[in-house]
Amino acid sequence: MDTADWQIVRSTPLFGALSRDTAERLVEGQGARVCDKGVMLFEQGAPAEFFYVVLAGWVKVFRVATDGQETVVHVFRQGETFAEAVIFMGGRYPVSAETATTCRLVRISGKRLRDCIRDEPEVALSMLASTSRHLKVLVEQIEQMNRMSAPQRLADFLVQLHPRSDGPCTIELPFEKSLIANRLGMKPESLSRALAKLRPFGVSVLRDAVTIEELGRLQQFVATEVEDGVG
Amino acid sequence: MDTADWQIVRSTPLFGALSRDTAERLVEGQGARVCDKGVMLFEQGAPAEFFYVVLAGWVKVFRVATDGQETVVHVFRQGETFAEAVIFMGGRYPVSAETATTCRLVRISGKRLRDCIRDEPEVALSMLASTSRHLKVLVEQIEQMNRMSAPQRLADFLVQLHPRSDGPCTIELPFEKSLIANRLGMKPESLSRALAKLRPFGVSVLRDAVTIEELGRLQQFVATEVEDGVG
DNA sequence: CGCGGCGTTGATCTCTGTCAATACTTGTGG
DNA sequence: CCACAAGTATTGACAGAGATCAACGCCGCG
Repeated sequence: MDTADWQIVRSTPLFGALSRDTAERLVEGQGARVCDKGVMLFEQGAPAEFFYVVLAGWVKVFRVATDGQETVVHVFRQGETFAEAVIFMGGRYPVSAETATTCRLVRISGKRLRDCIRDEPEVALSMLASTSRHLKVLVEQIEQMNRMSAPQRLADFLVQLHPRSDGPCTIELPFEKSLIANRLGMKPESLSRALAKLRPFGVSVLRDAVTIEELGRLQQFVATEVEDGVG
Repeated sequence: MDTADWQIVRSTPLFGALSRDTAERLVEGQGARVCDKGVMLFEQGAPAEFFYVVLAGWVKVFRVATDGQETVVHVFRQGETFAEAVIFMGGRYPVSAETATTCRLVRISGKRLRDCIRDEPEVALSMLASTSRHLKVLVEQIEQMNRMSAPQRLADFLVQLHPRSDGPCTIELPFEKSLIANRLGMKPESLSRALAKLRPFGVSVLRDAVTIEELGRLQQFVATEVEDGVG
């Protein structure tokens, strides 16, 4: 784990608020691992032993129904931790996790986390902050699925991908469209059509490159009530 | 707060694992409050000062969009705590909470909770367990909304309401149908129709009383793949 | 060159939301 | 005790969004 990696770790809500010593103790001896795309990190129902920090790449976290149908709950990116809360639940992962792209990850054992908390209660506070954030994300996701149409959810997703808030930009889609579709609660066919519906709002697509003429216009579309049609 | 109340408090994941002393210290001096139906406990965006334990009744927790549209995230019941994780987030409630029925509640200040954690780190572990549980509930909710049809979600809701797992039963709907509808991510009209579609599966409704001929049959319907029609 | 995975497009169907009209409940005041 | 009003639930007709099924195009790879 080099300096850049370490900086990413320190940028997470979990590690950011900890003292340097404590943070170092948590990741001590855990080298960064590089995973190919499509590697299962853990499976729903398996004993929850580890949690993860994403240094690079994207990790999809999803639930599998009895009939095999997958529901993507979230796709984690650089600077995010995941599965850390699970360590304190029932001992089993309630979701599965798989790398959606080639990834650079740090894996930390739950035992070490628990030990750390016992020795330094401040760690628990960081954990709580981090977990609360995840809660909020999920709540927002539920709201989004209820209120917004497929094109709106897609537009929101695109806007979120880009740090800047207005002007034109070109975005490289970070992972497969079918995964984006699932993450947004729709089928791949609907994603295609949603992209088409965004064309009038200055969005054009070529392969994985999405060009947005004016981010502000897209944001406005996201905020649009259902009142007026999409065209 | 009488003995029965205290037992309910101790039945929550948050208080259950704590020592008697610590648990008592947390709720010390906080009498049970009785609220009418329709009382706002806190509003989205307000500074997060308190969290709650439900001793009796039901509390709806929801998000309000800029256009006023409400999305019910969860409806909490006896023996559940809510908003405890929020205390550690950004200082503001990300959701609103309102009593859905007449309620008996305990309100506990975040400051006291933080003090307790500082003095007794074990509290943090209970908090994490409790928060993780909430996370899991939300994840399951997202999955449910993606995978299941309106009638299936309703059937699942009914089954969850009843402790027993099979045989016949009659359930009193715990709160308004319009709230159930929102909680299940549908409109009241759809709820009516969903109830009608469950009739062939041995479900009949009179006022607020839902009679189920055979719980097992309903559960089976919930698990049913989309393959065969609803009839 | 042909194969396989992924994405797009088109036709169709189903479910749910919307709008509107009608019951049913409850509470109020005469 | 009844009449009326307000809130809540049901029902019907209709429209639109998204799912499904199927066909095709695109691209990378052996």
